[in-house]
Amino acid sequence: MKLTKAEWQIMNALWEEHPATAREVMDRLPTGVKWAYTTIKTMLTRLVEKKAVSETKQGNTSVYDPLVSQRKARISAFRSLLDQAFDGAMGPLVHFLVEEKQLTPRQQAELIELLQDETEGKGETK
Amino acid sequence: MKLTKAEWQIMNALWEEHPATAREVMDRLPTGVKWAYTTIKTMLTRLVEKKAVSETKQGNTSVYDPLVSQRKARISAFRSLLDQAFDGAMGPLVHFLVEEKQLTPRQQAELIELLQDETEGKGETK
DNA sequence: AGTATTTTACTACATCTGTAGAAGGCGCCC
DNA sequence: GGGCGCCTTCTACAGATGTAGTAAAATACT
Repeated sequence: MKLTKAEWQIMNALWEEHPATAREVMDRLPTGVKWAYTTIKTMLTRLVEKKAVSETKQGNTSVYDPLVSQRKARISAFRSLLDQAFDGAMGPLVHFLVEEKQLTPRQQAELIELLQDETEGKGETK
Repeated sequence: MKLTKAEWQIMNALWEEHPATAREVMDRLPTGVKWAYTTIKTMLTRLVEKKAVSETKQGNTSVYDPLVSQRKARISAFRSLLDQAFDGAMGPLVHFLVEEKQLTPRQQAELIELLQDETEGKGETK
């Protein structure tokens, strides 16, 4: 389930709260994204065709729901990046993350904390 | 510098060893990718237009060199993924990595260690 | 009811992507 | 000096993407 950049915007708005109408989606787009109402409709229609969201009529108006979970979409996007840009392996990515400290010290600290929290309880290290 | 999937294939081959001719690139594509020679040429031409690679004539034949480093390309791709799919923040990504067990415990430990090393040296030149 | 507003279904259209075929030029072989 | 194989430049073309405009139908407002 490959989503394009624009589709991610829409999906992000949908995941945030759903079901939602086209107008609601529109209102929840990141400030800065200024699409015509019909553009949103077009996107939603295409997403429906792709089976990424469902459309249900509520009287005359359509309400949409994600059919693809954010989790699945993330996994898919992540895998693509890995395959395309990091030889399909975690190793190079981890290396990259650290080497290219794209992270502020603050982010690094946060990351460490998160990792430690997550690892905790995750059970016996082999 | 946004690269498409197909372009990544070409660039990966080029980064592997360069300068290289179109035919060399072709030979170094992942087994399974079976493009016509002219397809590769077209890609390379487009990459030249995009200023992602340079083209130099060697007699009648063109030899290509990356103008964009793999590092830069990776940073860009990584940032895009982050922005699109992870709210632009490392937090959600790390959470995802751990949750989805995309990281082996070993890699988690590694990441923590590397991050700690980085953080320690941050104020002082180590 | 008559008007204003919203929503929908269609259509449009320029770019970008993936994939390549055609035709012409150059060096080498016999 | 005609062919063979390789390289080049041009052109093509369908499908995906980004971004909307129009017109007509449904709903709401006064």
